[in-house]
Amino acid sequence: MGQAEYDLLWGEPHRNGRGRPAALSRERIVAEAVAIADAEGLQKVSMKHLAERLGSGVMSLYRHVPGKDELVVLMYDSLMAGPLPLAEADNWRDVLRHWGLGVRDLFTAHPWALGVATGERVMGPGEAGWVDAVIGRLTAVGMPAELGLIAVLTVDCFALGAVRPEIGGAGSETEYFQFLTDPAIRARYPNLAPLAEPGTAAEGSMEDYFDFGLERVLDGLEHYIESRQ
Amino acid sequence: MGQAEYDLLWGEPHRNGRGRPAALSRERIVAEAVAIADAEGLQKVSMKHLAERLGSGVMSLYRHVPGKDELVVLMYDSLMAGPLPLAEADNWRDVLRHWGLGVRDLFTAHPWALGVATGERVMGPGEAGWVDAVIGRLTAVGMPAELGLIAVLTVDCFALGAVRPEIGGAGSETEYFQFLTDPAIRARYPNLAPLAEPGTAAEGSMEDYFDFGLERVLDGLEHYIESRQ
DNA sequence: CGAATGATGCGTATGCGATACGCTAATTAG
DNA sequence: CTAATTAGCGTATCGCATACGCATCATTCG
Repeated sequence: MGQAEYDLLWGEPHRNGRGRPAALSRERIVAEAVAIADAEGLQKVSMKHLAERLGSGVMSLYRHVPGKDELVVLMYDSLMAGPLPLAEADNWRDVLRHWGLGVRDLFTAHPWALGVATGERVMGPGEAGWVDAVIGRLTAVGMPAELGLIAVLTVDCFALGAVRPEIGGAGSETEYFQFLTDPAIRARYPNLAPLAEPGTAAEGSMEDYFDFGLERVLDGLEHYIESRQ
Repeated sequence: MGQAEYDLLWGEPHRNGRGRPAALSRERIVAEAVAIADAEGLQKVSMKHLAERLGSGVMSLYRHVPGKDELVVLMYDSLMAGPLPLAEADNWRDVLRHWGLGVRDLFTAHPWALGVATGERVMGPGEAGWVDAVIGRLTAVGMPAELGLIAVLTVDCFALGAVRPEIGGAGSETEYFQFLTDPAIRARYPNLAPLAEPGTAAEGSMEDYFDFGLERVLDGLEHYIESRQ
């Protein structure tokens, strides 16, 4: 599986001129699958449904994609091949903040991708290009080169973990703390209870805790860089 | 689905004495499912396989669990009902560090749970108890009460996002950067290339970047708390 | 004590999703 | 024209979740 996935993402396509021309293409298949996942959820991306959308037979898809699992990997990497959230700023802090918010926006627009990102996978060309580009920008505006990767990863990890409640549907903030609406249950969690009382709201209310956490991460990186000198 | 999941996690079981006594129990089913997932992966947790392990018929399981999806939710919450990674320390920084490392260890021991954590879900009693307990400890050792939740969430989010490469198998660090072994491809990513050259290793090497990132997050929180006063 | 009650155990049937196999169709090289 | 080569896809199979209904078995009531 590991090697197969690797070849899939990084291997070269081959054609020698001869043979029936392809009506389908890997790109069209992946793009349509992403469209379905965005609109109806990853669960609704079945080979059958996908083939219907593309106006082809189910088994035709297998001429362009090894299987369902691999398709999902390709879908994920195709997202990363899109536009980069690279700020024009002249300092690394703004670049990283813009990056972190860009990651949040990407996963908010494509909620299904979060499960892929946190699953087992190898890095594909799209994602590699993404990460490489930020690191380049960061070093260009003064971040020490040895710190680029680790800084990006730290921000990425936070963003990845923190984006879930930003996504609508079950799992979003409101439903997540649904149990606090029951007074009897609320009493069992004295430290969580204040969340249900509007006046006593916790600092940096849930609404913008992504931004709060991101600033803390940036603070931490800044503190580290300063202390190194 | 939202309401059903909620009732499942927070609703009271009911029995009125009459009727055939149950040979199976929700607890046994969930525990066995967790054992399978730990040993063979979540993918191998099928109702059939699970029933065989329990020595019962497949459909018997449905008397105790509404369905497969709900079973997974219960499996996840059962993890959180286990022992808490609460440090005995007398300062919030040590408590939060211990907490973050505990989260990492939990997901390393139960890799399948990461996908559940980042998926859509509502908070169950186990997880609520977890979070409530840390917040209590944090305020006990001096962290301002309004900051407890947001601090825990920030650390949690980082830990959740950063734990993936700590888990073995595909997706772990080595295979993740597999493409860098090809010189031709490496040339396309100048900023990532140093990763493949042993001598020029990036600072805070990949091995311990979880710890590195965690310290940065703690730094950031500390800086914030100091600046508030 | 025997039958009604209410809950459980579970075999069978259904339907869906992924995909192996093999045949047919469409091009081009020689 | 013929062989080589590659794409499209119908059919069959297999695994999985689960709806339905019946048999089973303590408890409780008449």
